[in-house]
Amino acid sequence: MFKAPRGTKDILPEESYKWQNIENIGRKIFSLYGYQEIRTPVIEDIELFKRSLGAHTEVVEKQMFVIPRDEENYVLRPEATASIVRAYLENSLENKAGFSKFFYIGPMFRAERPQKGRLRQFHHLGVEAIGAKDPYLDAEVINLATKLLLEFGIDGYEFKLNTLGCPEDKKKFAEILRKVLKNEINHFCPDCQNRYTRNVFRILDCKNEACRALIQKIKIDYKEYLCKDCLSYFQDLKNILDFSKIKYIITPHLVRGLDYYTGTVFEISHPDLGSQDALGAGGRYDGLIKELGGKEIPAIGFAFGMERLLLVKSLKVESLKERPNLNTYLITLGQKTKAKGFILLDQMRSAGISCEMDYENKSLKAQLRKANDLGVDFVIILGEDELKKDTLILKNMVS
RNA sequence: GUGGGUGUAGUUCAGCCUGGCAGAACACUUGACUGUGGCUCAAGAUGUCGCGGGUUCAAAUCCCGUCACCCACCCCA
Repeated sequence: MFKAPRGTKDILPEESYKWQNIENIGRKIFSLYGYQEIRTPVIEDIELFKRSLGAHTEVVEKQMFVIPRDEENYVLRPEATASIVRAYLENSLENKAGFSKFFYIGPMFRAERPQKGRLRQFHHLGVEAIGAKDPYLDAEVINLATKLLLEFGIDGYEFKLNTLGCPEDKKKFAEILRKVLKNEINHFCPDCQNRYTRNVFRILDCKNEACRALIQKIKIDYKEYLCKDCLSYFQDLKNILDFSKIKYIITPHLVRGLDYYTGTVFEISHPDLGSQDALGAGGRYDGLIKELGGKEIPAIGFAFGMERLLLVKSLKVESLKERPNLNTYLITLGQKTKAKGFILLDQMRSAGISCEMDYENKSLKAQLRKANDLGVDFVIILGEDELKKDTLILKNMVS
């Protein structure tokens, strides 16, 4: 027997109904906030992700699905932001549309070892706002993320907020971190010792208890690495969030694993998720458009993991039980009645009445049981007697 | 890439420790005055015990290998 490839899942009708509802809620809210849908290809040039995510990130080095073809290397997209920036530039949207707000829903691919909340094909639902840098825009994006959670019925999450500063600040921060950690690094776990040279920010994020304790001791003073503009920008954002009564937790140790993030970053985590506890995350990427060959254009975005939303117990989107039931089940008994029933079935449907009939030649009793399982309101019985008298029986299943 | 756990009916699982006829519940089929559902009762069908090898008179059970899934590390949404 064939099996779905490792880390992929079939979404069967019962669950599919839930997915549609999540997507519908998303579309409704995105539209309220003025975001328009963008659909980009699932395959992209491998270089796009090397340039945007960073050639030395885990995602690019180890998790890409590479498709060699026609002497070129395509990859299944591991995320959407790079594709959307590519589309923005390729279609000259900075000239045609200027500041643009996009939303997207679709599958992403990373060749990881599957576990709870982590698949090789997973689905993102997210937004990108390209062409403006204003703390109010950051606040809108954050507000949009929390609005979605509210609409999904998800509570009990944590909203973590931090700033990485502008690209120059990031560099400075990395230097400071290395300096502070230099004499201590031998006390950290082997992973962290690796991170020291590779991605020093991640040491702040280590789950190892010993490392955490050491990190707690390190006092990180924003003023040491953030420039004045970044500091006041972040302060403005916090003021706006406070004023709008949006709750957040300042998390100085929150760093992102992808190279393109700058400035405002955030992550939404939830205890229902297990080890992979990020429900969604995002932030500014003010240097990415230029990195991909455009002008210096600022941008911000975030994405939720659909599979992770579905892991939250408080999620209250309708499931199959609340689906609109089939209205009528048509029972026929014997081949002659079936012919007439088939015409009747079409007439019912043309009149907008959902209706089904039996194709398994079951007994009357079995057909009624089927009708009951389907939860129909009415059953039409068309048997030999009815056929002779040119009549039929309409049975109200509820009363 | 590294570690731990689990693979038995359509589904959820028991049985494994201590080897001896393959089990339960739910679901399914049929029947209970011939053509009337739900509730109840009765009867019935359903298996490569993940796969391969070994030990044994005898293996779902013990041993070795292998594959798959789940969880965790790493990394990320």
